[in-house]
Amino acid sequence: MSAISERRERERAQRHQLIVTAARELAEAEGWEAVTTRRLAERVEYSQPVLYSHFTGKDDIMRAVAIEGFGELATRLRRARLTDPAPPAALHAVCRAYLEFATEQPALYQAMFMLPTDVKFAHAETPPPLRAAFDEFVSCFHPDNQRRELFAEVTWSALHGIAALTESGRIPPNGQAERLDFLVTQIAAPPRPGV
Amino acid sequence: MSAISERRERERAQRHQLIVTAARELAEAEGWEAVTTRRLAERVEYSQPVLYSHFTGKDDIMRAVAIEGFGELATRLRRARLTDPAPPAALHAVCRAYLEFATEQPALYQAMFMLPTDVKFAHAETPPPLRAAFDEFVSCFHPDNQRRELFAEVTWSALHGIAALTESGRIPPNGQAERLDFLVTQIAAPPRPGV
DNA sequence: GGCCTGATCCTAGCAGCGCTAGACATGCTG
DNA sequence: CAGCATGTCTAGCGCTGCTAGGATCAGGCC
Repeated sequence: MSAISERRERERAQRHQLIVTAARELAEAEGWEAVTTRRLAERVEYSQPVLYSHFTGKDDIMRAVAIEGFGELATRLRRARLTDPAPPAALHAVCRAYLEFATEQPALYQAMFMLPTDVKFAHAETPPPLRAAFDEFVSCFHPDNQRRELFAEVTWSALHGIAALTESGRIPPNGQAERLDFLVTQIAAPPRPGV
Repeated sequence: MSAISERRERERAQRHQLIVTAARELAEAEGWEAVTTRRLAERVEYSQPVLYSHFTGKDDIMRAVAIEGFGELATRLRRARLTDPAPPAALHAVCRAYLEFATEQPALYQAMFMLPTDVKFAHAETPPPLRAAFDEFVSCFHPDNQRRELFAEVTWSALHGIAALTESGRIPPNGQAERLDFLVTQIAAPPRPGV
């Protein structure tokens, strides 16, 4: 491997990242429907076919954006959990951080959790950052809780429901705090028969 | 209004419904990305522009499908609730019915709750069937519960999260019953501080 | 030093998309 | 029966994701 091909490989990696970043910024600014291969190519100052020498297609670019997001989400959730590590407070903090992430970067959130994807969830090929993000929810429950994976799954699902319905305008953005409080309180409540 | 124009209006209404039904069937069979105006026109045995004499565009057709779905969902939820009207059982039955609806007719569910839409939720212009469907969740909680609207909203959000993540392959389809049981148990639990 | 080879990039184009303008045929009305 | 209105179609616009083929340029070898 000569120095020349090393340089080329480095430049190639830079351009790869340039494309991902441009796609993400464009999506965040104008929505994913505005991210066309032509506009994206213009933005990175290359012709359209160059995109296809880095990615198999538009889906592949969106997948790269999503995977980048998984990493960022994992670190944000971890930071939130460690800020107040006692179980009930930790759960609340992680859930709030999740909703904030979804609200602040709606297009990124869409790529990760709403748009069709080939990324494997809960699978051997699951990207490690995604698994790490999920584990932050699991860690909010006592280690001797036999069903903590189930708890985490339902908690995540409920948060996703709130985030998705809010983002698409199906529930009003006001009152997120009340929904969050209610959800966390009920999820953390000791199960027993009641009304 | 002559008998002739009455007949024409009747035929027009039939064709309107024919288009909606064809769109729905095609979406259910091959997914919404396969529902193009050309294929839809071919299926109803008319040319493409005819669609635009009934609807303003593809979005409008999808909206018509969604509104049709809201009516069906409302009746299914109502039937489920009345089967076992005691609050905890009713909530469980309604939630199960919701998830079944989403699973059995994924494309319809997508049009209603996942794809971009102009339909107003929680608003003066909300279609009555949609409001009726939401009210079925509200009715699962005691009338003297001051926060039953909030309860219903979070319940619905959580169910939507489960349905959406399942449909897009982000959580495995196995274990829906456990998730449902856990969710309903926690939502119905009397709130109190705990872990 | 000069040619060859291989990688890199661009122009141009394909099939399909949502949507629409304008021509044409049909059938009711005065 | 003439004229009008309604309804329907063919053809086409500008856009999409994607790709084939040629031009250009740099590196390696004799």
